[in-house]
Amino acid sequence: MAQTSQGANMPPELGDTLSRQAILSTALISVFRGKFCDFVLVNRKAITFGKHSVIYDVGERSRTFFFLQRGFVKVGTITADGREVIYDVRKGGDVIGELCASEELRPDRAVALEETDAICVPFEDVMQQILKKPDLIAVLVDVFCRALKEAYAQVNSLAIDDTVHRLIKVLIGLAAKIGCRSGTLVEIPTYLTQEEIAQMAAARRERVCTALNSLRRRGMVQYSARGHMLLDVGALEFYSAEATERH
Amino acid sequence: MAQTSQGANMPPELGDTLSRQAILSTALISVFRGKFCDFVLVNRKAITFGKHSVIYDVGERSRTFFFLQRGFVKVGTITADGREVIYDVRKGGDVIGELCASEELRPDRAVALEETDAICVPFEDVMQQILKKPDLIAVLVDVFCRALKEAYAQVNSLAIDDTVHRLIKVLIGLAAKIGCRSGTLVEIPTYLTQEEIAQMAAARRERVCTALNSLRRRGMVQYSARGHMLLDVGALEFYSAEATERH
DNA sequence: TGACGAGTGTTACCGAAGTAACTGACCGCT
DNA sequence: AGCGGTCAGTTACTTCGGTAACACTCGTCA
Repeated sequence: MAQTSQGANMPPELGDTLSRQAILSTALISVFRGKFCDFVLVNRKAITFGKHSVIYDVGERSRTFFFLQRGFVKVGTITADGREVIYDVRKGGDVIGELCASEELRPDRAVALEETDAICVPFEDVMQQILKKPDLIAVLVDVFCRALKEAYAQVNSLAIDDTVHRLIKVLIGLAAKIGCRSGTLVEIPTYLTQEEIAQMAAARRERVCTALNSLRRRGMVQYSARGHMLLDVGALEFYSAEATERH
Repeated sequence: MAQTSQGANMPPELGDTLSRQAILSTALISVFRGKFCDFVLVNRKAITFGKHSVIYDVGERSRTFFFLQRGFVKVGTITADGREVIYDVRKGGDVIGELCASEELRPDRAVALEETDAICVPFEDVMQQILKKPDLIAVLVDVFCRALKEAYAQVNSLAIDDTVHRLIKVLIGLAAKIGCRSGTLVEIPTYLTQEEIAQMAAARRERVCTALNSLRRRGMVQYSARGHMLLDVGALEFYSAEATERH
């Protein structure tokens, strides 16, 4: 049992928790969009970044935020030995580049996963707008606070989960952040290579490949006609929680 | 060579990088202390927390920041399966509890490593003070931004380093954050069990024990009369960088 | 004083995951 | 049609690190 692709046979609280998170996050984004669009973003022109183009890179000095209008972006870094690590995936309505607030050199980089429109705003301008409209502070603090909470969740996962569970958390996170409903399933509306998924789960591509296929056999992961992933989030959450209880 | 406890035989840029970071961090803390002390903290009384007492815990609803006046605190969490993970160690002059800014339930917890004085300020009060004195925004943003940057550094380390290198990064981080100079070495002015160090490095205590002793044999780690660790930060940084270049 | 608890130090064993080295599918190009 | 590039899928080998089970050193407190 619990191997079907229906989300119906999992503890209801779990599904609730995640959907609430997703709804909150969406709510935040619209507040953000409304508020920042009206004040910071008026009269600024969006730049279009082609698929795979680097929006900003490790070591750059430009202190600018990018307000994504459309598209999907991976945020991560390249380590000293040339390996790529992905922290997060963001979409239209989110901000990227916020780490420039206290660094002179960017420690991170962002790459467009699809064609993406972004409005580029110098950090000083963001701060000035906030001084004029101080209720924007809450929004900015919230952006940082959420990112921090999620980064700590990643640390937890890396510290205690095995590859399969890390992968499942990555998939659940993708569903919550950029997924869109497609019947009873959630579709990830951009194509991610196994290599990229492996960089999010901090594992070898080969392991991710094997794990992904094992989840496919259980019906928790499928591929749409366009080659996008379709996730049974309920089943994934159930699997994730269930196996945490083994000891 | 490079096995001695002198920091003199390592590339100078490395030492510079870290010292600059540490100085910046100290500078920030004093700004922070100055500014927040004057406005947010006037007329509030510090609470004293005894060694090992829990300042706040996972799941609590109180939305309060704690401004540490004196002492040392570990910030981390307890995972679903009861294991402890430590994100950070902070000291007098730092804030803790900042994650309550966008969560109704605390995802983290803080425990005093030594007797610690902290001023407890409701999040709303913090925000109100900031509305009155908007140049405090920069300080708050900086607090979050640094925490976020460090959390991502931990993700990197977990994703690419082996146990020994993670341990070394933990030690270097401790030296920068709470260390005080003791001759050519840096002393960690509180006692940390191997178990706690293991929770910071996301490794088993046994591994940390072995690794620590191997570093001791090379003179990079010693113990003071009071049982506190003494670190040769230069040598640790050299070791860390050197072995990253192996391929 | 001796018994207990907390913490350190060490080792043999085993499993999870990284490494390397493939094959094969599916493009787009010329 | 043939070629090269990118990505998915699989497997044998090896290594790193978790597990378990110890011995040893303190300090304290009954």
